[in-house]
Order: sequence, then C-alpha cells, then structure tokens
Amino acid sequence: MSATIKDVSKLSGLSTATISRAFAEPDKVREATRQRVFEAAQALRYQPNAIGRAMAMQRTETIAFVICKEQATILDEFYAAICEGIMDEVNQSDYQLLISTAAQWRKAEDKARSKQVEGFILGGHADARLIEEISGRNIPLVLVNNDTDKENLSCVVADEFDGVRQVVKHLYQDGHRRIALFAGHFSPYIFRQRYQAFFELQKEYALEWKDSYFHVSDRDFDSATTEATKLLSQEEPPTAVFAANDILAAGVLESRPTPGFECARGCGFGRV
Amino acid sequence: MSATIKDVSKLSGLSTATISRAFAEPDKVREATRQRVFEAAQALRYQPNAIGRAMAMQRTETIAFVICKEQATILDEFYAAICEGIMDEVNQSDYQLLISTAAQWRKAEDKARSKQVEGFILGGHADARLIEEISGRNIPLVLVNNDTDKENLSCVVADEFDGVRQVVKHLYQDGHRRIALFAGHFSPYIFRQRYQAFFELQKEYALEWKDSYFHVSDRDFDSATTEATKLLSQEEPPTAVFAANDILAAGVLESRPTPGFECARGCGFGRV
DNA sequence: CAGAGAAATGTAAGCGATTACATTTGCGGC
DNA sequence: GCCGCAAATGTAATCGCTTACATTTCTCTG
Repeated sequence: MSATIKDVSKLSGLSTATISRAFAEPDKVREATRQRVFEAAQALRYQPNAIGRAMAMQRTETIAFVICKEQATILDEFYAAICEGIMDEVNQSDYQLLISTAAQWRKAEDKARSKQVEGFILGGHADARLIEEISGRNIPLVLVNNDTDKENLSCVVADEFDGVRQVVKHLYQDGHRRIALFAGHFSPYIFRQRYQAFFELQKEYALEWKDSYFHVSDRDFDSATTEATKLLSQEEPPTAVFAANDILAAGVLESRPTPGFECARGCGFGRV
Repeated sequence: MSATIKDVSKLSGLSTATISRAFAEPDKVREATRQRVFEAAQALRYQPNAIGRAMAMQRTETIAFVICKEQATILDEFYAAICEGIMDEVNQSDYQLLISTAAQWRKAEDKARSKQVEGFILGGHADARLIEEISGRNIPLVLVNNDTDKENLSCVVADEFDGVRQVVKHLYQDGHRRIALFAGHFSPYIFRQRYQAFFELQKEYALEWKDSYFHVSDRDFDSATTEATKLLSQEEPPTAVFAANDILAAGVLESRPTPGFECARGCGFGRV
C-alpha cells in the first residue's frame, strides 16, 4: 500500500510529529528539515491520509448538498444552477462537496448521524425528519428554496413577489391588460406567495380579469399546448399569458398564438 | 459531543467489539444482546462514526465524479445527465458521491493521493497528469466522453458514427440531398470521428456537396444565425443542415429558413 | 451430567494522522 | 565557554472503529 507518515519518518530519520508539522504548519519547521521531509515524501509519493487526518482533527471538511424533490435530480436546471453556485464556493476552500438525492434522505440522515458531513444544504422540500435530525445535532444547515415557513432556520428563497411584479410590469408596459395565469402545481406555500402577488398586482395595474383566464396545469408541454389553445380561442381572449415555468411557457407558445401575443415566465420572455 | 462506541459499551455493559458487530454483522450477535445494544444506542442517539470506520476498514466508500471541461460545471446538461446516472447507481449502494470540477483538478489529484476516494470518474478531457496520478496508484478509474484515444483505460464514449448515421439517414429519408454541415470546435479526436462519419455517409447516400456547405462555427447562437443566413442565401442552398449541437441548431433555425427546411443535430430534430 | 465443539463475547492491537507536553538544539550575550 | 531562553524536534496519547485471537457461554450427545 502507499506510504504513511511513519514511512516518511523512518526514511527521513525525523519523528512523525515533524513530518506532520512540515505539511500542516511548514513555518514551524526549520528550512533544512522541511527539505528532508519533502525529499523523503517525494521519494515515497507520500501525501497525508485524509481519513487519518479527519480522525485526529475531528473534522471532515465535507459538506453535503441534498436535492429534496420527488424524483428530482441534478438534471433539474434549477438545482443544477444552485449546485454550481455551491461548487464554486466550496472550491474556494479546502472543503469538498457530497451530493445526493431526496430519494436517499435516509442516507443523508445517516451521514448526519455518523458525523461524516460538517454541514448540509438541502434544496427543495426537505423531509421534516431530516431537518430535525440535522438541526437536532447542531450541524450547520441551510435550506434552499424550501417551500414552508421555517422558524429559526437559515433559508434562501426566491423573491416570488418581486418576480411576479417584474413579469406583470413587463406585460403591462407592453400594453397588455388581459393577462391570463397559467399556474403550476406548487406547494401551498409557493402557490400562495406567487399567486397572491399576481392578484394583488392585477388590482394595482387595474387589469381586466375573467375566471376563465386562470388555469392550473400539469408540468407538461402537450397539455399546456392544448389548454392554451382553448384559452386563446375564447371570446375576449387574453393578449398575454403569465406561465408558471418554462415548460408551460413553451407549451403556450407552441399553441400558435396570434402575433403580438406575449408569454412571460419568471425571468425570461417570449413573444410572437 | 455525540456518543461513541465506548459510551454504548459502557451503558450496555457489553464490549465495544459486540457493539461493533451488532451494527455491522447483526447475525453474529445473539438476539437478546442485539436488543441491549440497540436500546443503549438509541438512548445515546448513537450511530457508528463513518470516519472511525473508514480508518479501521481502510475504505471510504466514496467515489468522485470530476467534470473536466474548461469552465464547465454541472450546468452543462451533458454532464448533468451523466452525473444523474452516476448518482442513481451510487445510491443503490452504500457509497457516496463527491463532485468537483476540472478547475480543481489539483484537488482531485490530492484526493487520489490522500486515498480519500476509492474510485474516479472523469468526464471530458481529463488532464493527463490527473489520469497518471490516479491510474498510477491503481485507483479504479473510468473516463467518460474523453476525447483522446486512451490505451488500457476504461472509457465510455458516444457512438459518434451511429449518431451521425441516424441524423443523415433521417434527413435523407425526408428527401434531402443537399445537406450542409455546421461543425463545432471539437477536439481533433471527436472532430475526426464525427466528420469522417459524415463524409462517409455523404458518399454512401450519394448526397450533393459543395464546399460552401461546410462551416465551422463557434458555439454561439448569434454567429450561427448570421452564418446560417449566409449559407442559405447562396445559389442552390442546402435544404437541410446538420448542426453539431443544440446551440448551433437553434441559431440555424432562428435564421428563418424557408418552409420545408430541416435542421438536425445528434439526437433531436427541428423543422420549419 | 460431563465434555466437546460451536457460538457468543471480550481483549487489545492496530488504522494514520495530530498535538499536548517533554526534551533537545541553537543562538546571543556575558 | 557558559547560561538562559526561544525555537525545533521528539514522545506518546488520542481520535472511533474493526477484527484476529483468546476466552467464556451454550448446546447437545453419550
């Protein structure tokens, strides 16, 4: 097997303490000694064993990112973007990143218990037991895009209200007054946040409204297309649609609306 | 701090060996004893410490996935998909997944040296030194989508030839005989693989060809659009374009080709 | 019920580092 | 050349677990 600190100690004739210091606190070791250490280390292709180190220091320098969404994976662009941000930050330090999926929340729990992970980032709707287990052990924890109100926990969430405002304002400024709402199936928390905003803004901008302008759709391109066709063929159809997500937006645009029609979603817009 | 095996040992009046066995090899411990162990463990919220275990067993049950592409992150759908596959598989076992980025290949190297990781999956064009470090230490290694010929290493790569065949066949069957090639900047290896296939198939299907049908484009929507406009306004323009990737394909379609025109890329098609 | 063999449990030595604390070395001033 | 203090190095305990080997406890047979 590969070399250990003892091998280096033997080869260099120095104690393991010195070897350890040469690597971890170089300036606590005389120049000449450091040389000897590194020579021996090089010869043996030695590098301090991270597990031994973790054992002695009682820290793993590892954090975990858990995507807590039914069937969601890193393929979900939303979480991929978050993951990227985390990686960026983690890479600045000596820490490393573990990722896993909600399906495996039991494993995440195990990791919390087994102290393998120094901190958790949970994306999405995290299981309450998981949260309990982690925070109950005083392991640092951040929730991202969690869809419930959590007291005493650090959460990073989207500013739903402002997002909706941007959308509505954009459409309003383009002259639209009849704006339909193509909602998605969100958790009650997000749902409330987002659509409450829409209806408030609807009043604020004095938009025209009929109940037929509202539709809750599955996250499904084809059905969005069908529904949008229906929506747009009614009398006094909306001149614009606010879609809950990209898939719905694409479906709406696919329904071949008339020119001038506009479809907006959270952070980007498409028009015909 | 949290409970250790010794605490459980003390509380239950059993030796640490028994505690350890109760967790790792339950059937080597009598039913009644197991009960005592688990009761004590529960009371102390004990779970075997993964680091201690790794230290004793000399295995970390961790593998790493490194995305080795300039500036690439998990946001790259291609690697996200690979990552998902890996996660799926990893989750079946007790292993865990570390991810990092090419930018950090030095860190990956360190992990290899420090025996923190039992196996590596390198996606993309992995740095030769990294490969050397890993395989030189006999750490299991798989390359994914590596763009060079590697002897004696496990690689998983796309079947470029068949991919190209599918594209060309599709366009051919739709009646196209003048097919342009919108190439991307690939590594020489992929470039050769892919475009050699195209030109072979061009012969096989007896397609019409002019050098002006060939264009090497940057991975850039706007320039693709511009170039496509040029391409399509020539005399005897191609009736279809084979684009190297989604971005180029989208750019080509954006250039507002005439109806009937078709644009295909590796695994999906769009037509006007 | 004794005794043998199997099954269960215990003892203690690692695994590879770090780090108090002890010891040695080096250096400057007299 | 010697003393004293600071800097460098060494000694050995420790982190939490596993596991070979030793010992004890069962179980079953004659």
